[in-house]
Amino acid sequence: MLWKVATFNVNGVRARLDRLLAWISEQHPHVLCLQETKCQDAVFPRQALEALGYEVLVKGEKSFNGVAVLTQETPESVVMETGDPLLDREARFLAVQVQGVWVINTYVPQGRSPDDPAFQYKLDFLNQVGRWIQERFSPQDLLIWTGDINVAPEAIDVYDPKRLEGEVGFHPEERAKLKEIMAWGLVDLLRRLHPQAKQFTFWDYRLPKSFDRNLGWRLDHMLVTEPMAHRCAECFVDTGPRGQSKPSDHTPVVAVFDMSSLS
Amino acid sequence: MLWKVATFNVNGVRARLDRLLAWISEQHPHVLCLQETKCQDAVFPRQALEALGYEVLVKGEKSFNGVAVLTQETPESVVMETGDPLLDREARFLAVQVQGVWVINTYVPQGRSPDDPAFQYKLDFLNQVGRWIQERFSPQDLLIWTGDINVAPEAIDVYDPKRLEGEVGFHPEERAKLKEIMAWGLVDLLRRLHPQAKQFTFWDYRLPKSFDRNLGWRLDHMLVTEPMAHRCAECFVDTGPRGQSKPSDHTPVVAVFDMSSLS
DNA sequence: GTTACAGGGG
DNA sequence: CCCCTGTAAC
Repeated sequence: MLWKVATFNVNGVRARLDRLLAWISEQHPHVLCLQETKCQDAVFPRQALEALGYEVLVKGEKSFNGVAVLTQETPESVVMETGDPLLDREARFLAVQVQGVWVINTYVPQGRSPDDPAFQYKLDFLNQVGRWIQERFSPQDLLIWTGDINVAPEAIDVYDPKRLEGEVGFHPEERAKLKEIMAWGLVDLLRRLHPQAKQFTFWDYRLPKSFDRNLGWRLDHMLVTEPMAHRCAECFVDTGPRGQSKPSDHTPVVAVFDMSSLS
Repeated sequence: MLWKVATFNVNGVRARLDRLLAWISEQHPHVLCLQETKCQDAVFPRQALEALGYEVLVKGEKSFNGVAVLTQETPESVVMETGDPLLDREARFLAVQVQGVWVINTYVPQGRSPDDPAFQYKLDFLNQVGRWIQERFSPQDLLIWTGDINVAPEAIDVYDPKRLEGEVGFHPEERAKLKEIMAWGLVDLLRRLHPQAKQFTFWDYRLPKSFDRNLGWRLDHMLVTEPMAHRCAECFVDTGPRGQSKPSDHTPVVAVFDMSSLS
């Protein structure tokens, strides 16, 4: 059975609903993780997504952040609150177990600037996501940590590594922290499958023509345990949505797993 | 020569530009009077309209009101300021002489409520428009007073005259004032041509499904001298724009004149 | 640039 | 309901 999981930072789910629905109708992921829904649960466009055959799990707040997980199959488990005050402080973390696989959807704090308290919050948040995973799972479990991780792991993952070195999203402390967490047993799926590909997932609105000039960052990831990596049939960035009118500044990452294959 | 004049309260020319351009491309009026452009002259989308072959005359202010006149032919005369402080106080009055015809474009104050000072301002504004016309022209001149006049002249011009009697836009003082001004020699062109037609030009956003249920008002007019009325080939409300997505709350009124016919 | 919000206005 | 003006955040 081929099983498709995707992540998409929509930058406002209400403002982007028509393009989100169109994209879902193209790709029909079994599981779709959304970030930056930017609305309270009461005004989340739940119905429109349910009409496409999804169960809709939302964790929103007013104006900022907000994550959601859409699943074609009913999850076996749902984690709305981790119990960790840092992870639960804003609407940035939502985990489900579906079809036997744990899917952890995060919207990692952007960090503002390396000298801002928000940067330490980002490092702490990453650290606590790592701890949360490592305390509950083993690297042999079927697990995907996905979402807007807001860290470009390597020089190849930003449009100008020399110029951007040290900026939020490409700061050595973030990269080290991410690497440290992944050393436990998480594979950067896109990079594993496409070792040399410049595949960005984010292009800043504020940089003129950033998408046309491909001045992007790879900030959205599929970080998976080896058993999931072995089952992966493909992993790709779909740049389609970013090229359309009034796009999100991010574009989706999609992974397809063959869940009938041997581990 | 058939000569088409139109009026359209666009409710924000920048927010409505694509639909405005589409409508112009359908109707190609020789003269188009706009109201509620809601922007300063520096940010008025002049180029897009010039690209359609129009000379663009704007009188805007920040955020509110704002009138413009687009002409295919260069006007012989332009009146940007009347010299009357009441008429010039906000961006509500713009007059041009084009193809020998005087076209006076007004966005008459809405009036807020009959007990609000804005209501007296509305009555005074109407009065001064009348005075301005009568001091400069004779009923034998070629003249059109058009725009969002914000008065429904008769019971047939509102969706529920009993319920709306006395409300702004259908208050006896406004109707009397408009009638008094028109008695000088102005013809309500749409009513002259279609004596029984319920032809609304405005449907309130705030009233649920007002357009679908046709709960409208006729507030936008073509008030013309007899020589122009004699030359009129047709006059109609184009409800098309109001039915499209993200419409203005008003829809255009169009008049076609045969300027080669005898008076 | 683009979203969200609040407040004024119709 | 929809526009505009601001502000804040990314």
